[in-house]
Amino acid sequence: PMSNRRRHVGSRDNPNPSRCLGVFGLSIYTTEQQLHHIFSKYGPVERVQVVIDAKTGRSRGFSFVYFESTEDAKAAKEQCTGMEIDGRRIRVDYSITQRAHTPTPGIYMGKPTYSPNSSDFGGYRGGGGSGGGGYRRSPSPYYRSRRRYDRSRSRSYSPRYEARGIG
DNA sequence: GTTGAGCGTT
Repeated sequence: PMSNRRRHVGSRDNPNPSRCLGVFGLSIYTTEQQLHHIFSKYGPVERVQVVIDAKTGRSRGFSFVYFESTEDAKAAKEQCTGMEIDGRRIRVDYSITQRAHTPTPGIYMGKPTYSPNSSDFGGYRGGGGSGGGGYRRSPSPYYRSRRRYDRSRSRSYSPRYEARGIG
């Protein structure tokens, strides 16, 4: 019979154990520093990456935490799922993707296609009416916000809560 | 300081 052969799949429902954890449901104000502080309680954290929306320069509300050891990642996953950070209940799972996606230009790069005997275009219209044989220059799609270090956010795990009564 | 669900930019 089929047996348990599909153990290596790694779908979103059944991610494989990994040193990389996906952390979801974050407040957009939760920083990599906070997450590092929290997750490194379970073992050495190699890197924390909050996924930033290219358009707004703000957090997309999820992040990836790279542990040095899968064991520690497992412990962190168990302990941190359901934890509340900055008022948001987070979910933690093994990442199904291991790395950031290859940057894409955000522009269709295939040949223009259209219906030859109709004015009804089948798809790509030629990128803004200039040229038409592809794109000339990518208009800096991964705009990063100009915001510099905001020290008021990097001082502690949950400044809003911990700062009460400090000052 | 929207939420909700959400697997990725250098």
